[in-house]
Amino acid sequence: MRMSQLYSPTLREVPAEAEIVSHQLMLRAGMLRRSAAGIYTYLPLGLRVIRKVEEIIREEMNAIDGQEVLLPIIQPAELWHETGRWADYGDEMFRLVDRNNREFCLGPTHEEIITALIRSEVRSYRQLPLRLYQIQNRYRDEIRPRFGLMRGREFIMKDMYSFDRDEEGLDQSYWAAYHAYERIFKRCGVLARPVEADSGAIGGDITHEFMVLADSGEDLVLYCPDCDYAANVEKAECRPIESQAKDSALFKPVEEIHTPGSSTIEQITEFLKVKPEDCIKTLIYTADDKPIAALVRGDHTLNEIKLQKVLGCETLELADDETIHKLTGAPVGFAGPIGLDIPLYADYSITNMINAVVGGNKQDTHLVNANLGRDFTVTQTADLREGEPGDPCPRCEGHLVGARGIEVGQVFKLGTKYSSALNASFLDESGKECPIIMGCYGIGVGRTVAAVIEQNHDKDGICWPMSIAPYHVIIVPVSIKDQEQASVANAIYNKLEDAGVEVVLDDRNERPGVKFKDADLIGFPIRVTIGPKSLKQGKVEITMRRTKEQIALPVDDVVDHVVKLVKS
RNA sequence: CGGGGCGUGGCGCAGUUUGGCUAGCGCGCCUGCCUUGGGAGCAGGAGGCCGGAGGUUCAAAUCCUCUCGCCCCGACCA
Repeated sequence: MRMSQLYSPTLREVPAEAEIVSHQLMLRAGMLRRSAAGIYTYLPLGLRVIRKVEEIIREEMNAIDGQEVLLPIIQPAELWHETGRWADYGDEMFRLVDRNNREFCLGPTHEEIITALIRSEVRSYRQLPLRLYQIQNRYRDEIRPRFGLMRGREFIMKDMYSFDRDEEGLDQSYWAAYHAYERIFKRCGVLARPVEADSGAIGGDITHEFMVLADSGEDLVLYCPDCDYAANVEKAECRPIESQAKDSALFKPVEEIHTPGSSTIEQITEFLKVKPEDCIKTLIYTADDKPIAALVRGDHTLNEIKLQKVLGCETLELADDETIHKLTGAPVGFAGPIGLDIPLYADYSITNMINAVVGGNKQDTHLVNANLGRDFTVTQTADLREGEPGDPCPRCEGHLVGARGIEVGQVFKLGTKYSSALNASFLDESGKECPIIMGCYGIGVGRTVAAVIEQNHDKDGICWPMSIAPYHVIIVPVSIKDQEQASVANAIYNKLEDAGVEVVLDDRNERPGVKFKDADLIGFPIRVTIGPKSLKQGKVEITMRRTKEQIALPVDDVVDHVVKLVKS
């Protein structure tokens, strides 16, 4: 490809719309343009990278016996009604009607459609296991699209679905996908760490997310430097605290304190000159329409996912002001466990607290010296708080470290959630009808590209890994008007093309600085510079984008050397 | 959806508070000359109904009303 012909409009300045570096660089390098919020056009360079990532994914999916299919973007409402997700998905689903008023959606995911396909075709255990995957556009009307390809409303995703006859089969499928993912991200040149996660709305029990550690990541990951434990904060376990025999001699009498206007932990610690870890936060929730209270230490954050699991409820939300007032007799901010007549769920960390500060269930009132056992009891003690950096590792003696992560992939064991709802079953050897056991495995293709850039860039632009670079090499003649430079450049260009190297010749009549800047910005891993300085000695220069390492080689040796670099 | 902010040539911005504009600047773009090892220089030029619709006024980018779009902060997810 000749640079003069390549449609890759580079920008000198950073467009105002872009916040994070991957987004900025994709716009500046002429890979991407926005069409609407969260909806993008891929320009030639951007598309080439996307296609390369897809190809790596394809190879690894095929290697674990995945078979590629292409499921429809437009999906009929009926299927979604069968699983109940037509209602559950809410505003996040793009919905449309056809001329006959039939309802459809733009697929946000494809569990329904693939299970429907399978149920009519798979009847016997002989047809299992089966692993099908696709690489397809996905549509989610995100509340807040942002960060370019990181969180779009239209995005490309690879998803694989596995169908097995039993748990062992699912286990094999799951770990096959898990290990394939490790290979995929490694080949893409990005460090992705598998972490334990919550399965959220998709359902199922075991799940791992693949996180690319980057400051721009939207998730918080906790991991242990001493063992291989790593988890999303939403999942990270906190160790139970052994209940110690407390010396009741230390218990001081409960005392009521007037705390006007101090309704937050911050205000109370300020007002009473106590530490947050000496306070107990009492949070009133409505769980399946019934009120409950959750107690966590003042310096901790409640993890609603954990609470919901402990309660086993369908819905969980903070109670509204009116409900709180009715239950506690006080406005929001003064709830406490003493005398509160609803089920109380306490985090482990509450167990050994002595002489704690709690809300007084009365306006502008707190109680000090509250003690579990003496002054109040709880319905259940459990792991309810959000883990944080510095916590003891739940698996070893180490301590957790926090980092931000970009979720580029996730693997789920779905079990029979969809196969039961959609009646996808098979007959086993004994003729018994059994639901198919499913798993699903997603990779955000565009997000992976963005993550690669987040991890591979410098002040001048992108430093593509060879495996997914839009082109391997750019040839830059310092002056294309110089006959000798032009003919050497052309000769090398033709030979590299013949050798199967993906190469761009910068044939523009620009000053060298412009060409170097563009080459760095776009991020070609290898630059071949043809200029008068070296050419006098019959040499040209090869510069590695990432390391800036430069060598001069005789013109005749260049092609072989570059081919070697590309293949390595 | 709540909170904050922004819409002015392709990109980045000024001008809006205090109406007076024939709308300006840098980059990019076009022509020519010149230059060619890290975003050159000179000269000439093209390109904008100031997001849209109403209104106020002798006069609106500027004031008022209504809309649409976009960005950022929170709750969702690959």
